[in-house]
Amino acid sequence: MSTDSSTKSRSRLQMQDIAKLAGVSVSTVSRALNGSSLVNEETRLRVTALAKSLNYSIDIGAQNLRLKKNKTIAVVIPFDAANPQHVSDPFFLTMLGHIADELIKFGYYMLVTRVSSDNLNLMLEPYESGRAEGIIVIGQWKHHDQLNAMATNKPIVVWGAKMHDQQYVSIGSNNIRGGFLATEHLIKQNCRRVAFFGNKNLPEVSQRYEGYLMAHKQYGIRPDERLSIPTPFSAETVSHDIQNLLSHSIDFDGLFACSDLIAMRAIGTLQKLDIAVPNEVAIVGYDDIVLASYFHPAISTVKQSIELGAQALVKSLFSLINHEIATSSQLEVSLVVRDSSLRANKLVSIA
Amino acid sequence: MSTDSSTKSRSRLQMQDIAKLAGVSVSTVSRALNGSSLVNEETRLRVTALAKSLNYSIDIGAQNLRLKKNKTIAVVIPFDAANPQHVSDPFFLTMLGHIADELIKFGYYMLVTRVSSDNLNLMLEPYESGRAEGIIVIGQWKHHDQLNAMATNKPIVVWGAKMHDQQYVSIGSNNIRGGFLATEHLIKQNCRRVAFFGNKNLPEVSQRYEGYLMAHKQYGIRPDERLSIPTPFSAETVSHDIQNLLSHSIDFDGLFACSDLIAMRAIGTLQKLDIAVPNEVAIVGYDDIVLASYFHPAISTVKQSIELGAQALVKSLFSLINHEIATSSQLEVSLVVRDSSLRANKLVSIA
DNA sequence: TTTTTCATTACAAACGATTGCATTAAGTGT
DNA sequence: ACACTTAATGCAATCGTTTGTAATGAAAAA
Repeated sequence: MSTDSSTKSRSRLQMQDIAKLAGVSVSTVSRALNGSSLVNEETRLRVTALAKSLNYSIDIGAQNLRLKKNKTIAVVIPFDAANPQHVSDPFFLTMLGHIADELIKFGYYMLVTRVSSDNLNLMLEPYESGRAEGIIVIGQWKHHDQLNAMATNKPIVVWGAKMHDQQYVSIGSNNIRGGFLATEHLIKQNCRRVAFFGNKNLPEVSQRYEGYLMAHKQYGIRPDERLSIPTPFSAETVSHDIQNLLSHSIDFDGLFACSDLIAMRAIGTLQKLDIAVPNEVAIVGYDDIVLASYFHPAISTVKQSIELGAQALVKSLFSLINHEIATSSQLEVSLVVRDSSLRANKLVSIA
Repeated sequence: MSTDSSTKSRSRLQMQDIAKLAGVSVSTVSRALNGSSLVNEETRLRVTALAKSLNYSIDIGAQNLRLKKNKTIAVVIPFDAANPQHVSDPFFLTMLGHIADELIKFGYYMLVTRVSSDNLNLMLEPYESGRAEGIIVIGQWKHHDQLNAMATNKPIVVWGAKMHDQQYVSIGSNNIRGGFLATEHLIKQNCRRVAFFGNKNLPEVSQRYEGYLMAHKQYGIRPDERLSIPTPFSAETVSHDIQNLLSHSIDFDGLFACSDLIAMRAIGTLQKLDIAVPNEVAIVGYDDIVLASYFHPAISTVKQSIELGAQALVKSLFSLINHEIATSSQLEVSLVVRDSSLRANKLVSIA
């Protein structure tokens, strides 16, 4: 019944309301809140105090629209359309956590999406629609070509292997060296038949295999191709894979697993079969996830610093966003030797 | 030099451009793109085709402003200010993944933040600023009172224990029953001195302890309070805690760990000390994270379905957003018996 | 006293979409 | 031929900010 037009109840407080109450215009409120020098100190104080007391909070959407910014980065985790399982890989999840930490450090928000690999360009949506300023892709999987096609000229960085014909910026670890270190270590532990568990269709794994071959070459050992098994990172097939090797009498005394998950499963399977780890089979994993050291025996593994990886991803992405050049990079890896590979009858020197 | 005003290069294509090219007004473009019946079929087709061919993508920010929606949910993970470590708990991380999956199913985006526990009300920011429609808090920790103060009348749901004086909506598992099941199982495995590893300051842990006591009572066993150790979920202190018990000759033949992480560490520590698991000490964990079954011995644990938890969180939150009533709920738990608690000299019946 | 200067403030036009309402032109009935 | 629907489109206001520019008034300079 009131003639006052202010009766219409709006959901949230806005500048207009603050302005009315403070007896100034919205522009003054805006300037006061942003600490502009154009507004009198005394009014500024009055307005900010009022805003605070009313628990006013600016509408980010409107602000973003006006400012053409949005302070958010989208992180996308592609999943396999054929086999749409949940993200459970501890490595990726940990990476996600570190990226979140890093972005927050810069006052950015992290938006998480998952896209099916058969519709990968959906991953651009948050960027195209202006919801995010840039995109981090965790895991290039087999999508190198699609990424190449999409990422040109867009603020996208991907975690994965560096490929030769790459158009996009990637951050990854030095997979070749990782594969080399792990294999060399096993050879030095007197292993002569080192099994390789990892799906070589994935660029990262393929590079680790390259390192595996290099180590063999360097120590004059001829690798048996039948020892290379396409086990997925997620490791479901490990038990089957091992039993398969055994039933075909393809024996092995070392095992280089391309993820700690694979290593864990392998240790479990071998122990169940009463095969001693490390003495009968020495094992090295990859990633150095937190749980690797909890395991019994503690898992020797190739450590890639997830934290540094996250930092590098974020840093490169910000460069791209600011139209600076950003180059792909490979983080150094190191071998963490624990119990799963330390054998009694170790070979001191072979070379 | 052109007199045409369209020369000014805008960053992105917008409706105006489509409109100009299609020779219609922006309103028509808008309606065409939204499939309004107010626009002629033929024009609609022409406009949508044009938009598609130009790879036009609507500006979500502007749309959200106008529509007062934003289709995003913020997930916040509080961290302890005193000890600001990275989120590494596999349980939380997995929960995060499942929540993402669930939100995506509804066409929502997930925004991830972390807030310091000493400034917990910062977690409201994404909601207050209109960036998110609602908030999911993973882990109530010791913040029950603060949550009570903040969450009233706001679309917030938290993962955690249900408390008696609770003003907010929470989803959690039935911790009392979980604690009971684990302890009962150990007692039935002939354990008489069951250690409890978990920080009872946390509501969830305190409830599990309640179940622990109930089981003791039911089977007429008097628990030794010295066996209750305030080990954090993250388990760093486990090794020290166990050695501490041993050095004080407080012996134990069972161990109920409030997280699988604790259980893993405990198994590792005991094995290093040549104490047999499960025969000398039987162990039950909590959570049933993926790696629990990978461990050797495989870990017996109280399973709380992370997936169902995520679904319940999302469902309740949507109810709140739609101003429907949402009630707190407790998910049922079940005991998953694996090797870490199955003893040779098991007691068949005690009651 | 009159003009300049300067510090504050308010006005109004963006930002890029949506939507109620007015407008137009064609079709219908008489 | 006329008034009357009706289908299709355009106009303009709106969402909640920011910011260039105009307006105001008091102090300083003339």
